[in-house]
This record gives sequence, C-alpha cells and structure tokens, in this order.
Amino acid sequence: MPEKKRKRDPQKTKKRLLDTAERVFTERGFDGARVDEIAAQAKINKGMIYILFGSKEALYDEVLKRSFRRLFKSNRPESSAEADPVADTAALVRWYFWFLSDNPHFVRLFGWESLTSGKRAGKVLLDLLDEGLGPLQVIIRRGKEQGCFRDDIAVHKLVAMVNEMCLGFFSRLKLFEVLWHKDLSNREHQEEMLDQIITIILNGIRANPQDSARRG
Amino acid sequence: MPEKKRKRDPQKTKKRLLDTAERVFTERGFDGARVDEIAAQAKINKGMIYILFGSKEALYDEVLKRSFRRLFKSNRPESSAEADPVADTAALVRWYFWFLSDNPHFVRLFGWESLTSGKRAGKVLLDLLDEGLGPLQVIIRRGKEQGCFRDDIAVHKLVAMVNEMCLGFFSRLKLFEVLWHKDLSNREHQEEMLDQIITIILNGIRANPQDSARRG
Amino acid sequence: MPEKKRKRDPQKTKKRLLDTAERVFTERGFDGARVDEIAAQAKINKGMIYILFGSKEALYDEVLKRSFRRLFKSNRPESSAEADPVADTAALVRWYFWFLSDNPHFVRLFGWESLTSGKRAGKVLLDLLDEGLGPLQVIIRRGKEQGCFRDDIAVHKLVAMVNEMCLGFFSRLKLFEVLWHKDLSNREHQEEMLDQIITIILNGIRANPQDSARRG
Amino acid sequence: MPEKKRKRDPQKTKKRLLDTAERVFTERGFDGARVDEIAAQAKINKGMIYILFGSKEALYDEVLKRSFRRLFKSNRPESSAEADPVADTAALVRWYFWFLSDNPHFVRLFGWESLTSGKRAGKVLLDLLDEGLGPLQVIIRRGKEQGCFRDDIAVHKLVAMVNEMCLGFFSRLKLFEVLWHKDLSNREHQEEMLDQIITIILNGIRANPQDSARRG
DNA sequence: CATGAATGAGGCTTCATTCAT
DNA sequence: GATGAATGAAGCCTCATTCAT
Repeated sequence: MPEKKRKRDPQKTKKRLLDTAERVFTERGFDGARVDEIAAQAKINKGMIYILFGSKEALYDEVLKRSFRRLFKSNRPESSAEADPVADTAALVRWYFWFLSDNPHFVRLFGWESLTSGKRAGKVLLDLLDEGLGPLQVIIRRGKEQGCFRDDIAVHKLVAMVNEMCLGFFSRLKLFEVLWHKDLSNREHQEEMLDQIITIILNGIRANPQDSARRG
Repeated sequence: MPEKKRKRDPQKTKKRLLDTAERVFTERGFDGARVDEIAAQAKINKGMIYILFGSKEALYDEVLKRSFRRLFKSNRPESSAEADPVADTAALVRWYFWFLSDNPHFVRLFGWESLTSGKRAGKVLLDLLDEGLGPLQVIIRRGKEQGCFRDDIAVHKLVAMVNEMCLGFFSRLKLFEVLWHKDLSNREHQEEMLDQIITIILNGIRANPQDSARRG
Repeated sequence: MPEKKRKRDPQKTKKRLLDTAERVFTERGFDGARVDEIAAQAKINKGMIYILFGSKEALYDEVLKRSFRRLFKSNRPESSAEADPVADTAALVRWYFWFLSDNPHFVRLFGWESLTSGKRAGKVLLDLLDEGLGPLQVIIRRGKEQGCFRDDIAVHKLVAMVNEMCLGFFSRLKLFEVLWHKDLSNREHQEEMLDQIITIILNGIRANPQDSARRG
Repeated sequence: MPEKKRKRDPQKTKKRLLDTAERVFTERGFDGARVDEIAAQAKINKGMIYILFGSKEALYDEVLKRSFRRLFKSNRPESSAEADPVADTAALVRWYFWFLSDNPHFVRLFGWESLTSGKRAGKVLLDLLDEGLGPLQVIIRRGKEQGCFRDDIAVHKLVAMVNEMCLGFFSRLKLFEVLWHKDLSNREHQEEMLDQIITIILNGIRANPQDSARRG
C-alpha cells in the first residue's frame, strides 16, 4: 500500500527548498531570483526560509556550497607516476566534461559567480578551479618531463584553456544548439564535442616527432 | 554654427548616460543595476532616462546594441583564398583576442546574456558569435582542403572552442589573476596567453606530416 | 508525597515562564517584547505559552497582575488615629520607597502602562495609585486637623507629588546614575534620596510655628 | 480668492510628516508605531519617508531632535546673582511646568526614552535634564549661601525631585484626571498643581526662622 | 503534555516609474 | 526639455500563532 500524503518531514522540506532555490537562483541569478517565487515553487511557507536559513543570501550560500560540494565528492580519476600522461589527460578531461554535463546548475552558478567576481562564493571559486582540473597540471608536467608533451606548454595556461572549453561549451549550450541546429542535450552529441576537445588538446600539446628526433 | 547655450548638449548627455549605464549594467547585470545609481553616476536627472529611452529595459537594450555594434565595426583582418590558412587563423584569433581585451564591457555583457539565454539580447547573440570568429570557419575549411589542417576537425566545434578560450579567459580574468599571482591587466601578460592559445590550436589542427605522407 | 517524575513540574514551569516574561516585558515593553525571546529565555517551548496563557497579551496581563499583587500583599505600616502624623507620614513614604526599590519591575511596568494610558492594566492603575500611598491622604488630613500640617495643603495633590518623586526616582535611576556619577543600586545611596524626599516633604507641609501662633 | 488645493510643497510635506510621526510615536512608542500608519495619517506615500529620512529609526530620531530643540529654544527665565533665590526658584519651576504643559509630546517622548534607557535619544537625555531645571542648581546653591535656604539640601537631589513632580504630573495626567474627577487639560486646574508644588518646595527648603536665629 | 515545524498577516524598505512645476 | 517630489507595486523579512506528531 503506497504511503499517503505525509506532512512534516523536515528533512524533505529542507531538501525541497534547496532544490527549488538551486533551480531559481541558477536560472535568474541572485538578484533576479525572488524569495516569494522560491517559496511558492517549493510549496513552502516563505517564513520557513528564514527559520531554516536566515536570509536570502544565506540560502544562496547554502545552494552554492551544496553544488560545489558535488564537485569535491565527484569520483575524479586518479593518475599515478607510472601512468601514460596522454591517457591520463584524456581521462581527466573526460571526467570533468561529464561532471559539467551532469551538473548544469554548477555550470551556471559558476557563471554567475564569475560575473560578480565571486562576491558571494568568495575564494571558493579558486578552490573549485583547482579541484576540477587541478591535477591536470601534474599530469602535463610529467608529460613534459617524459618528453611526450611539448616543452613550450605553460601548464597553468593550458589548464585554464581546457577549463574554458568545457565550461564554456556548457555555459552556452543553448546558443550552440540554435547555431548548429543540433540537440545538444543528447549525450552522444555532447560526446562529439568532447572528442574534439581531446583531439585538439592532445595534438596541440604532443611533442613533434621531428622535435624529439632532433632532441634525441 | 549652432548657438552654444550653457549646458544643454543632448548628444553629450545621451552619451554620458549610455557610458554610465554600460558601466553599471556590466558590473551588476540587469537585475542588479539600479536606475537611481545610473542616473546619479551620470549626473543626470532620473526622469531623463525615461524621456530619452523609455524604460530601464530599453536603456539596457541600447547599451547592448552599442556595445555589440563595436564588434561589427571593428577592423577584422581579411583573408583571401590565396592566403596561408595557418597565418590567417593566427591573425583572426589575434584580432578577436585583442578586441575582447579592448572591450571588457562586451565580454561581460555577453556573459550576462549567456546566462539569461539572451533574454534581452535575443538572437543577436548568434550573430555575434558568427561575427566574431565566423570567418574562421572558412579559413579552417580551406586549410583542410589544402591539406595543411587535419581532416577530422569539426569546423564549427573548433571555432566554438577558440571562442570559449578567448572569451573565457577575459571572463575570469580576475580569478586567474589571483590564481596565478599575476597582473593580467598588463598587455604583455595577456599576450602570453594569446600565444599559448594560438600555439595549441595550430598544433592541434595541423595535419601530421606522416599522415599527409600516408595520404599523398 | 506525590511521585517525582523527571522534569515535569507545571508549577515551576509556569513560574519560570512568568519570571522570564516579566523580565522581558519590563525591559522592552509589550510591543518590543518577542514571544520567541521569552520562550527561549525561559527554556520553554513556544507552544506552551499558548497552552498555559492563550496569547501574548494574556501572558502580559498575568505578569501585570502578579507584579501588582505584590504591592497589595506588601506589609504596609498601619497608622492609628492616636499616632503622630509626622512619624506616620515618614513611615509610609519610607515603606513605599523601599517597595519600589525592591520591585524595579513594578516601577517599569507602571511606567509602560502610564504611557499607554493603561491600555492593558486598565483601571487597576488607579487602584495601585491608591493602594500605594492612598493611606497618606488620611494621615495628612489628620495632621491638618491636629494643626501640625499646614492648612493650605491639597491632600491628593501632595500624595501625587510624593508618588512622583519616588516612582520618578526609580524610573530614571539609570539616568541619575550617569548624571550624578554615583552607583544608585547601592542601598545607602538610595537612602540619601529618601531622606531628602522626607525632609523636603515634612518641612514643606509642617505648619509654621508663627502661623499656628497667629491662629492660636 | 483663497488658494486652491496646491500640491508639491516639499516644505509642508516634510513638516506634515514630522508632525504626524510625532503624534504616532508619542502615542505608541517606537515599537508600537507603524510606518504605514504614519504615512496614511500624513497622507503621504510610504516611500517618501525613506526618501526624506532613510528609515523608521531616523524619522524617530528627527522627531526626538525637533521636540527636544523646543526645550532648548524655550525662553527660560534668567536669574542674576542679585536676584531673590526664592522668587527665582518659583519662576524657574513655573517656566518648566508650563513648558511641559505646552509640550505634551515632549513629556511622552521623554517617558518612552526613560523606559528604554535612552536607547535612541542617547546622552541627549542628560542634556535635557540639565537644560530644563539645570539652572535651579545655581539658584538653590546661592539661596543656601545667603541663608534663606536650608543647609541640608542636596542640590541635585532637590532638582531631580522637582523635575519628577512636574514631569510625573503630566506623564500621568490622564490617570489623575480619573482619580480626581477633574478636567486637567484645563489650565487653571493645572495651575493649582503648580501652586502646590511651589508651596511645598519653597516651604520645604526655606531655612527655619529659629534655625537662622540660632545661627545668627 | 510537549515539541519543532509550519503559517499568514503584516512590518520595514526598495525600486522602476510618473507627474507637477 | 529638466527637475525633484511623489507613487504603487513589490521585495525581503518578522512575528504571533497554530498544528501534526
């Protein structure tokens, strides 16, 4: 027998509120979001927001934190010193790309925060940049040492570029959809983009055979 | 020669207002911007905004249009069918990169509009994407045909990637400044980034010698 | 002997609540007091207030009543027809003064009620005025008859004056503390004030020797 | 021809608002007053309060200041070293008494502030106490030196007592009206109270003939 | 009884916009 | 046209009170 309409489930109430808030803040940004709208959509009394979180701002912070925690808890692929830098690079980029694909709210929150210079997320943004593709730095550096990646790669710049390609793609997904006449919510279509990114990057940083010949 | 009254110069007033509005909208977004603040900073009477533009929204639209027009009027390098696709690619990316560097407001407005799905800029965003790096498509395609660029490049995806690398870099300039401990308002430091982008891209898309050998 | 369960002692709970409510209402007045604050400080569940008293207003009424009852139950000195009006006057004023000193909450509640025209205490205020120094009227009148007090004393006005001197002193205790650079919570310092009041009053109402001589 | 309904008179608007605010704050205290009510009674748009004053609190402050200024601007009688201390005392008390009678809002605002320990009026309360009957200290002291006032008068305590008699009378005017079955808005009836106060005080502090005889 | 969650009315404040001069 | 005053709708938040458990 299925449960009937149950009330008073603070756990669920709070989650419902956070989910709704995430949706609204994500869609309209902090300034554009309306507390009333969040309450209405969450089917919650407006006052509860203030009992549970204290203010619109605190609610937003909680939404940010929760969304960002997802990145930290996401299962990032490990890379060891013995592993192949090329394969590792591809794996890490793949993981990041699909994380963003699975967390569109994260992408947008990051976007809003970037525009407000992290007025609310503060220094966490830096940690996020680092948490996402940070390990890529180590991998690239190892690749350079092993001679399979070009010498003239500025590691942190490269990481930033990869970040922008992935984040940017999902930031403007809707735009590209219209521009390319393609349904980009489709995972296979997304994968085409990912493949391109990896192809360009790997080819872009791979040491030239003749170069290594010259060197060797 | 028209008479010179004391203060009234509707042309200048309007420009001052647009400049101020651009600054404020750029900084805070449409929802975060305040008509009062714009009027105060422009040292203009609030009512004038409504006489000159009709509404906050219309003022914003005008700011958008003016900012976007700058891209259309910017002196984009031409490329002919005889030119070297490699050099052309580099030239176009350079031009786009420096345009963004010179027009930080454009970068931010584009950012806000991307997040609101172009609620206000509408389809212009598409034109902008096209206007900026659009010709790159032609160049790349020509490069592929001439065999100097890899076969497996998806042209429009590549263009998007370049766009994101440039736009994203300037979108998160402040973040990278802190992350890299570097003054990125400095043009020379910006150039380092540009060089990396071009290096990676060109290497990323260049046809492999052995590949062309195999083909040839 | 009734069983002793863990915590439930409705008697004590109610007292604790009333004590806390008295403190909070006294400090901030009815409008400034917060039901939440009272409940929190009394370490009681908010709902209990409504179970025990029904409303914020009813709780306030109960606080008022309890505080006012203390005046009625206070051990006021008796005066008989044979007694000395001068000594009786001093005794009664002393008693009233120390009652106020011992019941600062009473003083403040009276103050709030005076400002709201007894919107809540209602006519009880009148009874209180009467209950406090009321008997002074009889004493003074007897003193006038016996010739030891001046003829031209308007009895009820005098009583009011004494009342204001005592009540007013304690109402603005904190102010006088700062003004006089003196710790007026100190009982001995309070006594100095009382002595002054009694001195002035007794000298103020005592029949002049020459007057009585003239009359006699 | 009488002027028609004229609008847009910022001077009058502000005064109307302050007058209304004074009335409402005076009646209900800061916490009990409602911004909406003030706006409605002043026939003003609620927003104007925030344009003109910034906040409910700032409006209250302005009301306080304006009311208190009236005391400072009131024409207090001067007293010279040659004057008769007895007459001077009477004159000063008379002046203070009638000032309070003419400024019932002042009396009530002072009352609210006393209860909140001047949370909003701050240290001004001290100045007010001083500004009102402050000069009485000098007069009494001179009277003591000249031998016409008793030695054992504590000057500042006496001043406080006079203050309380006057202020207290007007604070509880409504109560006394009911208690005494007398219309105390009537100036002549008020004067009876004033006469009593002065009589008691002067008799209370006058040096006893026999005392001065003993001394002389 | 006792509790913590929930509620709705209303409080203060802001803001885009209009209007009288 | 240009200005400062004015406005109404709406925004965020608080608070006495109720309710399910």
